[in-house]
Amino acid sequence: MSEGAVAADQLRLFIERIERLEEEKKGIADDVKDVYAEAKSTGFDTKTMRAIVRLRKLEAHTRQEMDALLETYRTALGLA
Amino acid sequence: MSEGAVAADQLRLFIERIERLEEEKKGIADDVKDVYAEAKSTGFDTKTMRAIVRLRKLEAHTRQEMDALLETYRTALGLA
Amino acid sequence: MSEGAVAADQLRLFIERIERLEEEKKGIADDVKDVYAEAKSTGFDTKTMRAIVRLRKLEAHTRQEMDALLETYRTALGLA
Amino acid sequence: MSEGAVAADQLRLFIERIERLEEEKKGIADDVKDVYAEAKSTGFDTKTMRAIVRLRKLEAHTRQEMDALLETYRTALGLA
DNA sequence: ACGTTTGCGCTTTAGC
DNA sequence: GCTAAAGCGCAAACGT
Repeated sequence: MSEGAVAADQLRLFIERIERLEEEKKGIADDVKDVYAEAKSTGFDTKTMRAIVRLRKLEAHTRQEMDALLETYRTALGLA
Repeated sequence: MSEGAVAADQLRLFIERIERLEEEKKGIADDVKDVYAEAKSTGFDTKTMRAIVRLRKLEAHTRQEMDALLETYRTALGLA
Repeated sequence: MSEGAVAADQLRLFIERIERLEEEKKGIADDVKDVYAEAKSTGFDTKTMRAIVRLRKLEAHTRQEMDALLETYRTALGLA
Repeated sequence: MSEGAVAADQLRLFIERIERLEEEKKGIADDVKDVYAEAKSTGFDTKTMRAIVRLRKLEAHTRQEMDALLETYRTALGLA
């Protein structure tokens, strides 16, 4: 088998792995949709729920930044 | 326990399910990144790879859309 | 006139240009709506029409993407 | 010419009108992009600009609702 | 490392 | 009122 063919096979495998992962990702996204739908049918307002999720993600992000900042301080001060 | 508290518990559970799924989704997205990185380190051009993935996805969508249109025609023409 | 005031004026002009364009865009969108309505009143099925428009757009994109991929290949292979 | 052919021609004309309008719409959207780009190169922060445009649109909407409310009052009170 | 550009996800809106 | 599609904003990825 030529080197080009080997490379082509490798490429194909990489592409297939990516496409497989993208499908999984879409599956998860659909699951999220389903949960929102279930919550809605239970009487919850999805718009509000999405706002909550967004806010909590933001807070988590803020928390991470605070931790990173503290870590920077520790390093700068030689506190391990 | 009051009804309000029950609703709050339900809401919390829904939110937690969603956040768990979102994390999984992010994990998959990171895996995709890793595959691209691995392919790049093997000598492949990621820009080309992304173009291939994009084209294949587009082709799949076009195919699906054609099928959907044919189905619409069938319905519109009363052909089953 | 202060520099701040000048900047404020510039900003206002940019904002107004954008808002004017956004209005035009909305006008066009309304025109599209009108055409669909006219077609519907002539007896055409708008669902089918929208499917056709969507498919044609998708095909155009696929075509463009194929060209772009070929160009990427050329560049990657140093074929000018 | 058969009736079917006439209908097909009409349909084609409708589709073409729609596609023409969609192109115009895209052109306007590109113009908006250009204005933001120009503003950015002048030193303005586009994210802030977009926030301003969004806010003004919201305010315009609120204003319209207020006017509508006043009109409702006028009518209800027989004040022409 | 920064700035630009493109892709992706979310929000909102329109149609049924 | 609900579902689906289009438009918008953001963020990651590429090139400089």
